[in-house]
Amino acid sequence: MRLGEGVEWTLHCCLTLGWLETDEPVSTAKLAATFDLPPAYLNKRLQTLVRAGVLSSTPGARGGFRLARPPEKITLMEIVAATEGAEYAFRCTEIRQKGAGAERPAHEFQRQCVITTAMRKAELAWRRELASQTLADMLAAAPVAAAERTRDWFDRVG
Amino acid sequence: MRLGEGVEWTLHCCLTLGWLETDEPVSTAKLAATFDLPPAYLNKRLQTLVRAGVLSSTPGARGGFRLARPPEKITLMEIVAATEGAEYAFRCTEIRQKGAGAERPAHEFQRQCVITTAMRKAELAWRRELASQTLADMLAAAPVAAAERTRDWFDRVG
DNA sequence: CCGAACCTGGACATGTAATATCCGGATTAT
DNA sequence: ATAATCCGGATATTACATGTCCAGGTTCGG
Ligand code: SF4
Ligand code: SF4
Repeated sequence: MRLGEGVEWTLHCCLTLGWLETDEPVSTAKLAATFDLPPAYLNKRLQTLVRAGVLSSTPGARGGFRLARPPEKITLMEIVAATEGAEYAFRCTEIRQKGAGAERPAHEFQRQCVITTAMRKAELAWRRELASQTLADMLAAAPVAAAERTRDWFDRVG
Repeated sequence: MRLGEGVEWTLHCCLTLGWLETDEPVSTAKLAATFDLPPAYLNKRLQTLVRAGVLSSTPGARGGFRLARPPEKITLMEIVAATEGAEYAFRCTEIRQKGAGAERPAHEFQRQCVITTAMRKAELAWRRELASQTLADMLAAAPVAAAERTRDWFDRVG
C-alpha cells in the first residue's frame, strides 16, 4: 500500500499557503518552483483541491490559489481525501461468492463479512486521526523559523 | 491509496485454514479453487506468508499450507504487513529540500517535519487497530454456518 | 525405486494506475 | 492588445501489481 506523492505535494502547498499570510493568490508556477515540482501536474492536483473546496482559485493575470477557508477549518483528512480519493483502501471483490460460494444463493452474502468489518474498523481509526488534525494545528506545530523562511523566499522571488 | 487484492486473498485463506480444524496441510490448488483465483499467483502470496512466519508449508505429495501458530497468536497486522509490505503508506521524498530549500544547509532538515509526524500518527492508529485483532477474533465473529459450509466443501472436493 | 503431487523461486509477460507533458480555450490585470 | 494565469481534455511515460511459465527440489504412495 502506498500513498501517491501528490499527497506530499498538496500538504506542503497548503502549509505554504498558510504561512504566507498575504491575501494575494499564489500561482502554480511559484508553488512548483518552491518545491521543484512539475508545474503542469502540480496544477492538476491543486485543481482537485479546488473542486474539493479546500482551495479557491482566481484565473487571469496575477491569479492563483489561496486557502478557501481559515486553517482551523481545514482537516488533513479533507486534503488527503481530495488528492487520493475518498474510497476505502481495502476494497472487497466478493471472492467469497466465487468458487465454493458460487453454488449458494446470493442472499447469503448480504451481510458484510468479518474481513471487511475488521479492515474497515482499522481504516476508520486512520481517518478519525486525520480528521482530528487541522491545518492550523500543523502550522502551530512547525518551527516559526520555517514560516519566516518561506515568507522570505516568496518575497525574494516576487 | 489502495490495498492490493492479495490482502483479500490471504485473509480469506487464513480464515479458511482456521475453519478447517484438520491438521492436514491444504494445497494451493484447493485454496485457489475455493475462491476461483489464479493458482500460481496465489501460491506466491502464500509463500510470503510462510516467510513472514504466519503459515508453514510442507512440500511433497499431500503437502500444502497450514497456520504456523494458533489463531489467537496471529494478528491481522501480521497478515496485512506480510502481503502488502511493512513500509509506511505515506513516504516522504523530502521535497522541502528542493527548490526553496536547496540553498539551506542540510542540518536544518534533520528533524522530522510536521507533515510526516501527522501522517505517521494516523498510520500508527491504523496499525494499532489491525494489531489488536487476531485471526481467532475473526473466526469467532463469523457465523458458524460459514465455517460448516467451508468444511463441507473441503470434504466434498477431497 | 518411480512417478505423481506438492512447494520454491527466478524470469518473464500483462494490465492498470500514478505521474507527467502538451495544447486549446477562457478569464483577468496592465 | 498582450501577457499571465486557471481549466480540462488527450496523450505519453513510468512504476507497480498482477499473472504465467518453467526448472528445480521434496515427499508420498505404490
Ligand atoms: S467475504 Fe468479505 S473480504 Fe471476502 S470478498 Fe466478501 S466482503 Fe470481501
Ligand atoms: S518536509 Fe515533511 S513531508 Fe515534506 S518532504 Fe520533508 S519530511 Fe516529507
